[in-house]
Amino acid sequence: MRIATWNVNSVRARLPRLVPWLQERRPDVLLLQETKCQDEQFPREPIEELGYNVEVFGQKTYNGVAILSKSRITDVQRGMRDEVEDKEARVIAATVDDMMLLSVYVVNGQEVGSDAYKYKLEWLARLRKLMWERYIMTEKVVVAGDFNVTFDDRDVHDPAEWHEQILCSTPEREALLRVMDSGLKDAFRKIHEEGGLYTWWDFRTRAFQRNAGLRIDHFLVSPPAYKACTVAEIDVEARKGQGASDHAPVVIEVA
DNA sequence: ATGGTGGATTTTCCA
Repeated sequence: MRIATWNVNSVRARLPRLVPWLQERRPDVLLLQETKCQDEQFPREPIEELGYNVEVFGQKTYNGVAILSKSRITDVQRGMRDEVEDKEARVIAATVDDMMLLSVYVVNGQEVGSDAYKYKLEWLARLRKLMWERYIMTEKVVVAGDFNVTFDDRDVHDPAEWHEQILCSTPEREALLRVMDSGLKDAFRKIHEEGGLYTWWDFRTRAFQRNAGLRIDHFLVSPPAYKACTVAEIDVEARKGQGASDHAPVVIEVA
């Protein structure tokens, strides 16, 4: 099964890039983040016409996640559904075939030490708890999306520039590793040991032209899915040209 | 230290 994740930075704005990408790449599943629209505004029809089932969890203006799948989507869960009130649409979970899937859009955090940063660390702790309480790691579990955290300096184009900055700070990296202590592993790193492979390039500094990127979009997968993972790639082509998102899609193949 | 670009909604917030 081919599974992709893509922070599209508005599904409505990205539709002219998303539809041809789906036609060309034909993943079995696509997990979307930053759809940036309410559920009734989601452009379901052009995606359903390509043969995809669509499950969405959105809100006005910000955030928003979705699952597209050629196979039937069951057991859809929207939000963390824990004891904390959550006004933001950042996680949708479902089952497709023998796989438990989550599309997550982790809090950005703005700046180390800010209120948003504290919220980010708390949000990651809640995601960790969710993985321990609701998932069985002897099953195939795939948690993918925009984690807004690099694992280590291989994921950073200029480690000195980004040292202890947002997306790269030690507390964020430790919180990401704690999300995985139920047994999840970084599927991309199974296939690619080398650094210099990025999934996000800042619009503001025209970072893509300089390949000044970070790897912050990840596939965290349970041991059976990790073992079955044979391919992992970043579709840098999709980041090129007019009307691209600031993130590239990441695709894995799980036997 | 600042601002650069892009999207949604609205002259500002978020990334």
